[in-house]
Parts: sequence; structure tokens; C-alpha cells
Amino acid sequence: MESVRTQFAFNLRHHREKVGLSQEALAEICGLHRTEISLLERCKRSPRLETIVILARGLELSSPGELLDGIS
Amino acid sequence: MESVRTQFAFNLRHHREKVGLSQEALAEICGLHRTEISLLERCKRSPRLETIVILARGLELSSPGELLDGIS
DNA sequence: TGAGAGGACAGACAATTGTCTGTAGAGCTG
DNA sequence: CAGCTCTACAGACAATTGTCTGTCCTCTCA
Repeated sequence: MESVRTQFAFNLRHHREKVGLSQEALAEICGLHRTEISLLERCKRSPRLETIVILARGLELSSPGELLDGIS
Repeated sequence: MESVRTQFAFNLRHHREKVGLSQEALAEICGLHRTEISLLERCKRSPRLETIVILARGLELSSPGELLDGIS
């Protein structure tokens, strides 16, 4: 269960860096606050469904499910 | 954005009925409260990541991403 | 050296999720 | 009809997410 956050954090950072966006830049694109990206990547938070979808769109992923890869 | 909840609600109900579980039975398996399942299926709530994962496990899905099918 | 970018982190707060309890209605079956 | 199952729904509450602001650290580069 702890690994859920860990894996999500890894996926988020992985995709963000692949696209070449800073935490702040991604936050702005997504309309989220910069601290939220930081908290998610440091496993301090679990996102809500809507946040997962927003992040997937900001990262231009074909499906939000990509952010859940490796979970469960 | 509204459609995110709608699609998730549809997926949840679809998988739950396929497995033949009542809302209450699924809630018990997942350790969630019965009202939560009801709220999610009626588009009154968006789940958190951990809830998505718990539900996917309770429904014995191979991946939590299945509950996000058709989103975005 | 010093300025800037990127990120970690803390504290306070609003908004939302999840829990709990109880009521009510539809549908089925003896 | 009476009892049962399943679901919808409301209100109050605790827990968590998300926002906002600000500080500090590291690294890079002029």
C-alpha cells in the first residue's frame, strides 16, 4: 500500500522528466500548485482521480492509466 | 472533467456487476464503507489513488488502470 | 562571486474524500 | 401482505488532498 505512492511517484517523475518539464512548469500547465507536484513525487500524498487525469493530460499521455503502471 | 467521474462510475459498476457483488459486499471486501461505493457509482465523488487500487484488488482486476478505461 | 533555476520542506488553511448512522424506496419471493 | 436484498440519499464528522506563502539548499553558469 505504501508502494502505491512510491510507484506513482516514480511514474510521475519519470514521465515528467521524459517530457523535460520542471515541477513548476508541469504544475502551471495542469493548473495545480507547484508544491503539489513536489509532495506527490516525494510520496507525501496520494492524488485524487481528477488529479491523475489532469497530470496525464499535462504530460500528454495517451491514457491516465500509464501513471498507474506497475501498481498492484 | 465531469465525464471523468461518469466514466469511472460506469467502469466501477460494470466490473462490480460482472463479478456479481453487491455494493455492500464489495465495500466489505475492500474495507470501505458501503456509502462510498454508492457515492462513487452515482458520480458524487472522485476516489483517491489508494481507493482506486483497493477497488481494483477487490474486483480482482489485473491492473487498477482497468478502472480508468475510457478516460481522457 | 553571485544570480538564477530547480527542488525540498514547513505551516496554515479551504475543499474534498471517506466514515458512520439512519431512513426510504424498488423489486423479489414465500 | 410481510420480509428480505439492494440501492439511493441525507447529515454530521474525521482524515486527506490541494492551495498559498515563504525559506533553504544544490547545482550551473556568467
